[in-house]
Amino acid sequence: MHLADFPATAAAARLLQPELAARVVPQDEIGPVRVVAGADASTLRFDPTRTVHAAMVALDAENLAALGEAGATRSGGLPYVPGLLGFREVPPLAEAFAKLPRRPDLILVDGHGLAHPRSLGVACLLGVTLDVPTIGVAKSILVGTVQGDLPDMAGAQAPLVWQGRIIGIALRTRRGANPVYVSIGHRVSLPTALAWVVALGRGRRLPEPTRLAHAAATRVRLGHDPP
DNA sequence: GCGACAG
DNA sequence: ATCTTGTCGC
Repeated sequence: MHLADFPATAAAARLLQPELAARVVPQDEIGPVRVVAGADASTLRFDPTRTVHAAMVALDAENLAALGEAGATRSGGLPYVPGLLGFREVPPLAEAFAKLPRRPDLILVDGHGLAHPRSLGVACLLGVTLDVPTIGVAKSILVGTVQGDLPDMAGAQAPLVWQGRIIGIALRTRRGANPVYVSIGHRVSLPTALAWVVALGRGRRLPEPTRLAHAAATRVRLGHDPP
């Protein structure tokens, strides 16, 4: 799947999902992780031009030291449609990825991976497109329900189930805060994905890579089209 | 037909 | 996703 072949309409995107979902590798095919990145996008509330500002930040996986960041802006893509987020955000994200000074060994994406109705969340699509290991970290549920209880204490976790399958893990990263939902993106198993999200936490709700990427994406937007 | 619906 | 001040709580 090359960027130039990305669908221009929601209908075309839907048709492509099964074939792209089949390319997702839901197991550990990942080497040593020295550089980890966070990926996110920022958009305007109402925007007929459908402009998406994306950002990726690279960090040292050991000490979380900043290694660099990059941003990209694209207009005229798809509007936001639940289930098709990847087709909207991956083009600018891939562009930002290409500008990074360091190549990430793993990317944490803001949004779901396999916890998606057709197993192709934005984390999966980005991973398959770049052929880089990815993990999905979402702030709310797209499909499925949390099975069992999720105690109000940091570290608590419970499976996210859909159609009788465990598609992700609800993880309370911080006491008193809503959980985040972790799922496989590409070339990473669920246990490994969960371990990384826990390891990259900083006592705040979102893991550091994703948190920084969110701030970076906002800066890209404000810098591109100053209010 | 009605409700749900990542960002 | 974004618009926004104060306010409650550790």
